[in-house]
This record gives sequence, C-alpha cells and structure tokens, in this order.
Amino acid sequence: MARRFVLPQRARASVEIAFDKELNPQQLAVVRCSAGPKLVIAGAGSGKTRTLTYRVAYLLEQGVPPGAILLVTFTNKAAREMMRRVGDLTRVEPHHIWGGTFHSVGARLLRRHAQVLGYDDSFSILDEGDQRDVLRLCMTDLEVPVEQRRFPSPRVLAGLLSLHANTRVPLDDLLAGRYARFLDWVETIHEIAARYQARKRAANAMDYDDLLRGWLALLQEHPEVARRCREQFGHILVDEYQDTNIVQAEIVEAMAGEGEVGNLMVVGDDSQSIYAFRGANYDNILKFPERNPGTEVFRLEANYRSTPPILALTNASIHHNRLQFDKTLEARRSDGMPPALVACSYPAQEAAFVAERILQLRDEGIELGEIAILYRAHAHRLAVETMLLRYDIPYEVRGGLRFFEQAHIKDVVAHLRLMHNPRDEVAFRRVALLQAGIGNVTAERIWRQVGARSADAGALIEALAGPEVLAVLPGKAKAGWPAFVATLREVRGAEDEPEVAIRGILEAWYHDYVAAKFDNFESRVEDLEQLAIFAAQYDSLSGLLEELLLLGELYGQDVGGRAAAADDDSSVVLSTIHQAKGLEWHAVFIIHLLEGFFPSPRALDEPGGEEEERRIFYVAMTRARDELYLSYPIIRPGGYGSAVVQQPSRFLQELPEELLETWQLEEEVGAELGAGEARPAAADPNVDAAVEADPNVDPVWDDDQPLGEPWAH
DNA sequence: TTAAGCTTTCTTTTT
DNA sequence: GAAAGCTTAA
Repeated sequence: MARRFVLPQRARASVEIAFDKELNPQQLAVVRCSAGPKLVIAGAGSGKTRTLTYRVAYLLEQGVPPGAILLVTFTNKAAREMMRRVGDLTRVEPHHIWGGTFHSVGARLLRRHAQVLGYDDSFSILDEGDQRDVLRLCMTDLEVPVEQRRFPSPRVLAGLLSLHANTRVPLDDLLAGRYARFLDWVETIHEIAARYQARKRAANAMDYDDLLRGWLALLQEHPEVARRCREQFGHILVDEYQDTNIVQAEIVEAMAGEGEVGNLMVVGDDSQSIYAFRGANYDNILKFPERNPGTEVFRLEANYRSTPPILALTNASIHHNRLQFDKTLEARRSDGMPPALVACSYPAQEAAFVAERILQLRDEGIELGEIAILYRAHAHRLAVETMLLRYDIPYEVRGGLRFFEQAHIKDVVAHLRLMHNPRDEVAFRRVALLQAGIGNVTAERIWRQVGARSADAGALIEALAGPEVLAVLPGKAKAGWPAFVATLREVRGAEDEPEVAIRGILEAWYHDYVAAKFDNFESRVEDLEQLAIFAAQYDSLSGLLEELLLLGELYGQDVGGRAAAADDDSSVVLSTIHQAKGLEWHAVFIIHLLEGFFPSPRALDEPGGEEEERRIFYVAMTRARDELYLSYPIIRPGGYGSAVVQQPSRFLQELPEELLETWQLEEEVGAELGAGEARPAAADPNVDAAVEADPNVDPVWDDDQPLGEPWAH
C-alpha cells in the first residue's frame, strides 16, 4: 500500500543575485536576453559555464519552474555540476531541472514513450561491444561467406552504421567513399543493416544512435508527444553546440518548436569543434542563424583563464583555420611566462623533462592536481607514465577502457540486463556462454527454445528451468545449470536492490569464475566490489543500468577510492585532449607534438581534417592558465636499434617564433636519467649535451639537428 | 561442439 | 601490450 504525495515545484529564489556585479556586460546580455533563438559564441575561458549557470538562475528568478528548463550538456557530469551551482546560487532545488547529455535525456524521454515506437519501456541500451555482438549474429544469420573475400568486421560495420545514423549520409555513398574497399559487398551490407535493426527491435534494445533517432522520431512522427515536450520545456539550453550532429540539431529545433517559440539558446565555440569523427557537424553552429531566422548572436570574447602570452599563441594558432566565426580572444589577465617549446631527443627524455619540471613546480608550491599532461592519442602517454612511476609522482589517467566495458563488469551486468529486459538476446548469450559446457551452438538452441515466451522475466526463468531446455543441454552443462537458474531467480527477486543482486551473482558463482579465468583476478574482484557499492545508490535495476551505460566519464579509476582520494591527495592528470575539454589547469604539458602523430594521419584523409586537428591542438593549449609546455621527441627508436628522425608537428612549425620560448635540454654527464638532478632550463656550457640545438637556428624546423646518442642509456 | 592456444589487429578521438 | 579472431586438439 503506498500513497503518492506530489511535491509541487516552487521557485524559491529567495536570494537576490547581483547579476551585474558577477558578470561582464557581454555575459550579462546573454543572461538577461529576451525570447527568440540565441546563439552564443563563447571562446575558450570566456566564462561560458558561468554564463549558462547564471542564465538558468536568472530564469528561475523570473519565476520559470525548474521543470520547464532543459539543459543539454556534453557529459552528465557537466550537467550535474552546473545544476549544483545553480542550486547554490538560487536555493532552488535544481533536480527538477532536466539536465544531461542528448543520450541520457533521450533515454529518459523514450522510457516514457517507448510504446508509441513499438518498444517496451524496459528496453536495453546497447554499448559498442553489444552492438558488435548483435552484428556478429546478423552475419551468422546471413551466412556471410567470410572466407572468400574480405568482409568488414563487426567493428567496422558498427562504425559504418553509426556514421550513417549520425550524418544521414546514405550507406551507398559511404560505401562509395570512405568505405570503398567494401564495394563488393554493398548488397550484403544493406541486408545486414536491415537485419541489425530487426534484431534490436526483437531484443527490445536500442543502441546509442537509436536513442537520438528515437527521440527525433517521437518529435517528428508523434505530434501528441511532441506537443507535450514543447509545452513542458519552455526553455532549452544546449551547451557545446559545436559538437552536435545533424540528428541532434534537428532534435533541438523540434523541441523548441517552429520559430514562434523563442526559447532556444545554444552555446558553443566553433573553434573547439573536435568530434567530426563521430558525425558532429560543424555547420550546426556556423549555420544556426540561417536555419533559425531571427537568431540573435552573442559573443563572449573576454578570456579570464589564460595569461596574455598563452592567449597570443592560441589565437595565432587558430587563425590558421579559415572556416570559423571571426573572433579574437582578449586577455583579461596580465603578465605571465611565455609558452615553452621543448625539443627533446627521444621519448624517454621528453618524459624525464616533464617529470623533472613537475617536481620543480611542486617545489614552487603548485599542487599536482593543477598540472595536466595532454596527448592526442592514449598510446602517446606510455613513456611519460613510466617516468612518473619511476619518479614516484602520483598521477591519474583519464580514459582508457571504460569501467563498464571491462569484460567482468559486463558479465555481471548482463544478468541484471536480462532480468530487466528478458528479450535481450545479447545479454542472454553473454551469461549463457559463461556457463561451462555451453558454446555458441547450445546458446542458440536454448534461446530458440525460450525466446518466444520471454516477455516476462519470471516466464523466462521458468522456461530456462523447463524440460525443453534441459533436453538441449549437453551433459557437461547439466551440473551447473540449476545454480545458474537459481542465480537468475535471486537477481529477479532483488529487482529493487541492485546491490543485493550483484552480490548474489558474485557469491553464487561469478567470484569463482573470475578467479579461475583471469590472472589479475584480485583487481577485477575489487572492481566488482566497487560496482556493488556504486549500485547501492540505486533502488532499481533500470536506474543503475541507464547510469552505467550513459555515464561516459565513469572510468575504472573513478569508481572506487581513487576519485574520492584524488581530492585531498592530488595527482597529476594524464588525459587525451578530447577528454580534457572543458577543464583547465595551472600548468599544461602537451607532449608528442610530432608530424605523423599530431595531426593524426588518418584525420588528414578526411576533408577538413587538418582544420579539425588544429582545433584539437587549440583546445589543448587553451586548457592552460599560467604555464604551457609544448614538447616533442625528435627521434623515435625503431626496432633493432634503428631510429627514425621525425618532424615536429606542423602546428608548431606554423607558429610565430616570438610567441614561444625555446627551451634547450641538456643532460648531466654521468648522471643516470631520472636519478640525478636534470636541469631543464639552465644552460650549462660545461655539460656535454646529449641534445643540443644551435641557438641560432630555430630548432623547430631544422632538419639537421645534432642527434647525439640518445639511446646510449 | 567446446575450449585452449596461437595469431592478428589495434589506436584518433566517445555518447 | 591487450583483446578479438582464428586454428586446432580433445
């Protein structure tokens, strides 16, 4: 017996906010703007988040109910952070505001309205791994004669289909262009695409792209739902608009209604658009005014973050791009050291430089958490990571394998998924294949037995325990089967307590399985323990599942003690540039700035690729508040003692020399690298330099640097 | 039919 | 330097 008691939404903006004292005139204009479509071009460090936060606070103060505000951000974390700040400002309970990524908001709306699209509201969300699993099944369905000629792998197929979904470029065009090597297979690929859609539907499952397409379909094909959405959300604010794709732009515009409703504000910086590879369309922001007549454009160009020398450099860099809104960031800070250009001889030396300089900064009183090392691709971090370990400098790596994508996490979660959505064939196969004696063939047979009557988790369990399934089981699998079914029962019984469900799975058998299967089983068990603790916050399987799949920034190290500990016990951040977006540090090291690595050669094949890569470089540099170090190793050791001399990145070569200070590295004679005291900056003529750059020749574009003997160590 | 062992590929970026 | 995919033995 339960009684529903609805707490009304009340704007309780009891605190008067002194908007004009807290904001500059440009920001204030945005915060107080009237109705009508708005485009805010907010340069790096211009107080974009602050402005958005105050805008929301302003709306609340004007009496807009929190539930009428939709705030779409790039990560769920960003949304949460912004709402927390709004809460601090206004004392309005901010959780009534709808906030999150496109995917998470889409998922929320789709849960409400899944039926009109022919889905059940318990639909599963498929991540990339699941997507590949489904595609592999589709290939088996169609009996693709893989041996004959090269057929795209599930991974490549997933990429192709996703690009198609996010850019709307017809499959045939993609197959004629970027995927031309598969032209022979056009027909089969079309069949697989159709099959893939059908299989997802049968499994009551949506992939990431479906969350967007489904949301748009709600708006475009179901006027009643669309009307309700528009009525509910009087104010839509979208952050990081430069990274939206076509589908997202259409969603935004459809949510806002046809022109007459002037409630749409999009904020972004075209110079920081770095997600074209996954379908982000630069035109969304460039052409927003055209698409939305009457758009008022605001510009935030005062930079509060970086020192003037850093800003001069970033401005100089981005001006090499042609396709963009014309803007120049103005420094609001004074002084500052010039950005450093550090030519190193080989990766270990670059790493040693970074480590030594970090030690110096720490001695100067800079917290380690105020220092970041950024790189284009994860692989570039290796030398630096090794060196930080050797120097005993605490660090945390952002990114890498996502927590949820690790096999042991997915295994456990698949149990929950199956009980939440009993039609989820991918989840079923995953758990079934874990049982001893069951492989692909048996799993397929079992599913054929039970698939039809699996609309309900209880019915599914009964079917799995039934005689038809037992008849199919090979002898080897019979012993463990009852325990498996019992575990599923237990999970189902703990529908409201995901933590209990997870511990049940572990205790029943998965703990032993992990111990037997993985050599690093302790750390995996620890992960699972963290998963259970994390799950304790949720009182439903669906809540937990959604969070796990859509919480992009949840990584292995974040879940457990590390993130919590990181606050007091600060550590240097190692991150890809993409993941560093929106963050800032006192000192930033950008490493591995080499031709052939940055810009990434693959990106250069794409039209506009170089400009996109330059924007990535721009994003990296603009993360720095006070100190910026640009470094590269000029020699890469090849195999068998050989070495390759490399060029510094073209993005360095094109920079005006006078905006950079060239640092020359010298190594002390006889000093073991890392054990002695390297002196990065001070030039000591008595020291026999392993690397020396002629001070009269700019080292950046000098091909004939003395190489020394870097690998003598 | 399964599972272990061996080879290949991957790495540009992520919801 | 891992994880997926293929081959082969049982």
